[in-house]
Amino acid sequence: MKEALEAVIKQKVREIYGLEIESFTIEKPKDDNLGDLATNVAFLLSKKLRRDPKSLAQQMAEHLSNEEFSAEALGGFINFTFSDDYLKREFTELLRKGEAYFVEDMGKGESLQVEFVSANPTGPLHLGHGRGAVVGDVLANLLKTYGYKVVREYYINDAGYQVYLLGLSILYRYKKLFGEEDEQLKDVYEREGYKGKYIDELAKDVKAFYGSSLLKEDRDKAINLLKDYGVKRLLEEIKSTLELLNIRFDVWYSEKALYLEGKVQKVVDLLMERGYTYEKDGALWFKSTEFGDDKDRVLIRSDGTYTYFAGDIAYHWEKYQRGFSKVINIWGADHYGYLPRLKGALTALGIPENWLNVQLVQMVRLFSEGQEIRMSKRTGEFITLKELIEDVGSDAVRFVFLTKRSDTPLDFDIELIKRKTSENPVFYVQYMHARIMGVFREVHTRYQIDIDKEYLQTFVPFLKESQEIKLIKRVLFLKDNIKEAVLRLHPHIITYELLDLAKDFHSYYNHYRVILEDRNTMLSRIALLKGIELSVKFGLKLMGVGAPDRM
RNA sequence: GUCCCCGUAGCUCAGGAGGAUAGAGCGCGAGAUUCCUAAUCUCGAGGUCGGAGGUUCGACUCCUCCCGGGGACGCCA
Repeated sequence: MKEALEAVIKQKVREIYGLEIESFTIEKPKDDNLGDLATNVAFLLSKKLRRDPKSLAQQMAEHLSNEEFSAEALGGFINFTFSDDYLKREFTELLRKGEAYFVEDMGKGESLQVEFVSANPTGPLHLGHGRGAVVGDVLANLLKTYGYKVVREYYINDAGYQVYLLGLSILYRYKKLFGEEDEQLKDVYEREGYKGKYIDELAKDVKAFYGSSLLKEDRDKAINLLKDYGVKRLLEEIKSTLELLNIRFDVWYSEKALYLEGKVQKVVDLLMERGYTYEKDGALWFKSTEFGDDKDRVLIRSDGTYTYFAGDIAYHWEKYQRGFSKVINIWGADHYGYLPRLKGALTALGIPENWLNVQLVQMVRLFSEGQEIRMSKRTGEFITLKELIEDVGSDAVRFVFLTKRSDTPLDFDIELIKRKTSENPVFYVQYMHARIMGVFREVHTRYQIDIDKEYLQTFVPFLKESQEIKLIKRVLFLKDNIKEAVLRLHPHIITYELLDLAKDFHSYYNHYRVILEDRNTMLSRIALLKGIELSVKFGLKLMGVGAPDRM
């Protein structure tokens, strides 16, 4: 809706004032009564032309009205109101095209990667991972639907100290099962080891499989073996949890493989050749301060091993080689401080500044009956993502994770989300769909009318109540709003739109009956419901949330 | 200590490239069901947009300082 208007305004400015204007806004007026859209173009012109904005708005408004909308100047604003005929024509078009009405080829086949979750395979996923998973998945859905080629990728940190600690922790607990206290491992285990219940379970499985044979094994060998075993098992666990949310990845990329293929060494060499490294204290450093970081960062430790950072540079260099025109990383907000050094390294490698787009996802706090449930990684006491999904269901988890901007903290109240009332936003939206489907079923049993889009189109002109026109607008504007969600990478915009639509729908539903004696009115209302229904279904599909036929 | 983010109704938050009387949900108060799902709806009370300056025709939005909350500052990942 906005795009067409924008073009008309530009054209008129050109015709009347002989000026090119770019940066004016078109947005919803504060008050619905003022119109459907408004522009501030007159204010901007008044600066350029040194004329009073009011009279400019007045003058432009006279030239702007056409059969699709009327333009009216108020103060310096120009307000546009779409004609009912135009809205009904568009709505008919929506019924004709179905979901395709909302879709546009914004990406033109541009190739993108969304890398998300990428949690270390050293424990089960927790709530924060879940939020990143949902946000990443929906962004990928959105981009894919709007014409981008999208690869969903999970980077597996299966190399380095963290997974070494995993192997060590399993070994330590395994020995405990035989009543053996390994004094040499104890210290590290106490300080840095993983202590969740799942470690004990893994240790038990190891015992069942290997018996006591690992007790005599060389420590390093055993740790290595258990590390690989643990990583494999935990990745399975992670995959199955993501599966519960209906999230699947195209690529699972192994950090370890980067090392085995010599890619880390290669990229470090590259940085060295370009003069961005130096040696100090026996370690090799990257000059990240040259790129705005607070301090330089180690690539190769004094013991000769690579840092996580070195591997990550290699990974992103690899992504770049694969030809993605842009890469979107979904990160926990605690990684924020890591960004400057990575961006710095990519710049050093000659990768364009905006190639890497990082979306930060803030933490999730869990509540029950208004009481916060504290989570502690240290003691291993926390509610896992899997437990939460099993408790409240995938739809609820996904929806709630999308109710706020992802870069602000989110409170998740388990009890509230299980409640079947309007307090619960998931049900509020899903109930709209169920109600509409209920009407369709009823119409079918009473009159044997099939809800056929082609047939219904002809009844759109009979819609006349102001609430009906309002609903039509909501549905038509959904397209602009989803496009904005794509452009800004803000999936929560869709959530808010669906909630607003649900509010208007439930209100309408309570005031007007659909099934009536007057056939034309009835069929026009069914047409309206059909348009709403396919919009809701489309919105929920993008969110990965189900649209139930009955509740 | 340095850097970053946040501060909008009792609570949880939308909004923001400056624009017209600041929005929603929950909670609170009062009401609605002979009728397509009351898992709903209607009405009401509730705000110096953390504070003080500044820029501007115009500031919740931009700038500076202050106050309050959170986070990041490893040869961890």
